[in-house]
Amino acid sequence: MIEAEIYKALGDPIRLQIVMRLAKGSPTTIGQLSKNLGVSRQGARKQLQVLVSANVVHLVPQGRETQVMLDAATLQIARKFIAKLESQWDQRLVALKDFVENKTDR
Amino acid sequence: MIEAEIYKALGDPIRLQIVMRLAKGSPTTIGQLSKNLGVSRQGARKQLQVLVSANVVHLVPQGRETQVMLDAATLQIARKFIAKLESQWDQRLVALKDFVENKTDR
DNA sequence: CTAATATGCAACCATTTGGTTGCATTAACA
DNA sequence: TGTTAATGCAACCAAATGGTTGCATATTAG
Repeated sequence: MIEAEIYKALGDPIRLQIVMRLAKGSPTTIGQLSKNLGVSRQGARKQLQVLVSANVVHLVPQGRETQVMLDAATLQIARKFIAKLESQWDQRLVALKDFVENKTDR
Repeated sequence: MIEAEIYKALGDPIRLQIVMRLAKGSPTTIGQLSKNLGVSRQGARKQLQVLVSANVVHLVPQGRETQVMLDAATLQIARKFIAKLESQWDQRLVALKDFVENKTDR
């Protein structure tokens, strides 16, 4: 289950904040991203590393600084997995509903 | 960010396994769900509690046993949030592409 | 060249997490 | 009624996590 690691990476306020900032646009370097998160630069960097390890983002070093990029493919995996869960569950509820209705019909 | 707690709850192999089983149908009581997860009944129960706290599932006691139900609304929140991130990021890439193209045109 | 900037890396610490065992309780069945 | 089955709850433990500080390194700007 690769998905578990993705959700785990997203499952922290600071990390989710980082991902939201990236999606929105604003800053793209590690240093810029690390600001105003309520933790030190090194603290933020550790959180960023969790996102890197889960392939939610990847790093592109450019000279002195490094750009941080969202990985759209990983987000897609995460979203589609939940969508699948939802559709399976929906079908279950439909089946249950049918069962109850048929039962009361007799 | 309510979403962070949801992702955190989904971000563990055992908990994700539980959610998958629920979506698929099979067992719906705590006892049944706790089987074949590789941990003790109490261990599984603790994981289940994490899902309950994040509103991913909820519990419906029925006499001696307790039914476990997925919360479709919570799954929807999780999925839509990722979808939003994706669309924002897509727009960013489009903007970046335009910028580069315009630049090279001159 | 020198100074400032952006980053990496390691050691360390408190808290949270994931798991266990043991025991209590409540409901169903014979 | 007495036993079994389903569950709850608490104490305990090792490992992972989230954060810090301190220092090293490499690139850019004056």
